[in-house]
Amino acid sequence: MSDPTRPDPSASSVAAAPGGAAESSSNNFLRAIVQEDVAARRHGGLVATRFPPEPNGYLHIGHAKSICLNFGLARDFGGKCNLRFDDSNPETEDVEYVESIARDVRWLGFEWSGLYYASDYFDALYGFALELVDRGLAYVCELSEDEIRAYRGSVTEAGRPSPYRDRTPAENRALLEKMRRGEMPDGSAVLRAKIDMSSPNMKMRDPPLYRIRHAHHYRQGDKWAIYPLYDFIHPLSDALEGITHSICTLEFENNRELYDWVLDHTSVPARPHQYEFARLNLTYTLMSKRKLLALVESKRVRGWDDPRMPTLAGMRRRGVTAEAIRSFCDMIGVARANSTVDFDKLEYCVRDDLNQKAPRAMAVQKPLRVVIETYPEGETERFPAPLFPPDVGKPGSREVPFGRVVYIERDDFSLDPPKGFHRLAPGREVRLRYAYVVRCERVVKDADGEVVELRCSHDPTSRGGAPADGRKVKGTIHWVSAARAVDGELRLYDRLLSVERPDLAEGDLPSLLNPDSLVTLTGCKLEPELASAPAGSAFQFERLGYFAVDPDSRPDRPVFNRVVTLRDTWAKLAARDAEATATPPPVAVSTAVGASGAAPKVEPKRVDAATQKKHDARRALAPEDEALAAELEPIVASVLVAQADAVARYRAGKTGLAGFLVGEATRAVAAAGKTAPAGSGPKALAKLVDALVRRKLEAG
RNA sequence: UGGGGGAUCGUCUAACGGCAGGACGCCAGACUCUGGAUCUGGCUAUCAAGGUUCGAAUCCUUGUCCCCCAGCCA
Repeated sequence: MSDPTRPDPSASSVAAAPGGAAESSSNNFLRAIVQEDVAARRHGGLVATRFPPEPNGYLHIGHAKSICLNFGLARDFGGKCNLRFDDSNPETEDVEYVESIARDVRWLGFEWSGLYYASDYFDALYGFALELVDRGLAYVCELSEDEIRAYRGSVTEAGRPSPYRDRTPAENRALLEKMRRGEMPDGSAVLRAKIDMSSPNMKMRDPPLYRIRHAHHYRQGDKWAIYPLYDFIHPLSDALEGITHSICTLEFENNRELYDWVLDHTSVPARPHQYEFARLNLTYTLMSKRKLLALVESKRVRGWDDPRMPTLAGMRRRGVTAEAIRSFCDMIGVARANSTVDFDKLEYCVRDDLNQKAPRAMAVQKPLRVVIETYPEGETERFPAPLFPPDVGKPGSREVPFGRVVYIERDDFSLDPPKGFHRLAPGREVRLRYAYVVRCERVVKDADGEVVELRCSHDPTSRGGAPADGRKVKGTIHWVSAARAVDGELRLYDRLLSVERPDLAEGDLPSLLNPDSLVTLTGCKLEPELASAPAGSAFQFERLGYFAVDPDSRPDRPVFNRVVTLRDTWAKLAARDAEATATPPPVAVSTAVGASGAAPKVEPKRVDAATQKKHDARRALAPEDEALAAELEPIVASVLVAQADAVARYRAGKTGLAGFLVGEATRAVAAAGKTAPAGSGPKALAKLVDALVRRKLEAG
């Protein structure tokens, strides 16, 4: 990988990285806009987008939506997409973030056409500022921050002009240069656009363009004492790069007027346009960089890449694949309405991808020792186990060692099995996956009454899993040979937050955190081959979930992160039963009789009587139309014959089809060259066709 | 009380003025040596009220609710 912090002049167009970011993107309003612009050859038929993160934090799943959108659009329309660091705030930005962002974008599967830094435009930007000043469109204002706020007015009251508003261009130029030379202290002045202090759009009330900050910039060093602000930088950076579609989130809607103003009043080489879409919100997930930073700094998580974090780095470490994130972004769509996506949707995408990719293995998270007394002491054998189930259809298998003593999952044994429990219990049989059917003969307890060991017998005829007599064994559980097991650490993650909608929740951040978001299990028993799996590789631990090797892992002490559990229908049923027994329903549930099979009652749309009468009158055929009706009749009839299928469905109750059939008939009539009778409006014909179609449908 | 946006199944999201569809979720069932995967069927959706129209989620009017804007952050 080349240095991600340096522009790569050789890259000229957006390409999907190996591994392919080539999902078919569903349609959305932005895609429609781009499509139309390309069709109309609006920017010479070209498309150029950009992903413009500020390097003041790590990228998260919300950014992934924007990345997929911007890079996806460019890819699909043969255009370009730049990665641009919007780094104009020297106080919060850092090269660490630049590097992580570049890494994450690549990891997600996208390659930028060009890599740029807004800070590289500072000279050009300053030139545009001078241009504005010279044209009398910007002035240096020496009001204090508080005064500026007061002068700005409020959403309901107009602002007042700054006393410095009418300085001459020459005066302003001298002052701006003085600011630039660092001869004025922080906060003593700002450069402001001269627009309209009484604009109903607060953003247009002489917005600041530059502020003085004697601060060290991570890339520009101490070259600058003044730093441009977002509303000035962004349109100009877009124009400088020849961006055609500048896509941002909804909260910038009000900034669009200013975006356009800047471009309309400077001599820019191109004319980009801004479009806004709704940012991603996810249930149980924080998406604010500020709050994520707080978690990192307060050490409530182990870093930006903590596997519980919604950051791309965290998700990657956890074992979530780039493909899963891309398909998630594709699935959630892009729109202009604020929304919050169910976390389940993300989990679905993760499982869906890992199901195809993660080889199966067996691991026991909470071991219970099982001695198979009927199995000869000292004997061992190996059972072949496929790496993937038949439905995945991938080749490969491994040999799983077996012996007289194995570990099974504590949860797979019950002294007092609930109804529907298909696992081990005293006197019951269960299949050890790929091995033998065993029966629990005795339970060994310690002094406290805790179950510490099971003594079982096995059915030697069931070698490989199927008893010779053909009897059905409902339960199959995973296990690991005690003699060959490798001890490992499993880190079980759950949602970071305990509230579904943290944006709506009250209480400070710490109180919203899920105390069980990380459960670390040690002494877990793993299939021996798992110990040597490289960091990052993912497995499905059968019946438990998908796990990925953490970078902390070492061959003598393997560490796995649980990416996501398997869907667990049994757990769901058990939880439901537990709830039912805990709180029996106070009232009998209304009987289901009559609910089954009964056609849903459809309430007709309420229309007042007069309107209905008017409609009926229109629908009735007037005597003078009968002649024309006779002409149209065969055309309508043939349409209904051609649409026999739709007619049948209409008669079966799908009355919405009437409109469709009228539409078809109207087209057929027009195609036959029939026109409205002389003296009546063009609508008369449609009205007539409608009446004919409905008459025929009802006559049916 | 200014301005800019938005409202479609529980949740996301589609639908030239012409069959309100898909996905997740949930429910029921089938299958299964993973209570996984897969398959089948199902699920009280167009914010409200008027209007225009043969026909409205879509156009018009009025209203309701939600989001954004008063950083020298982005």
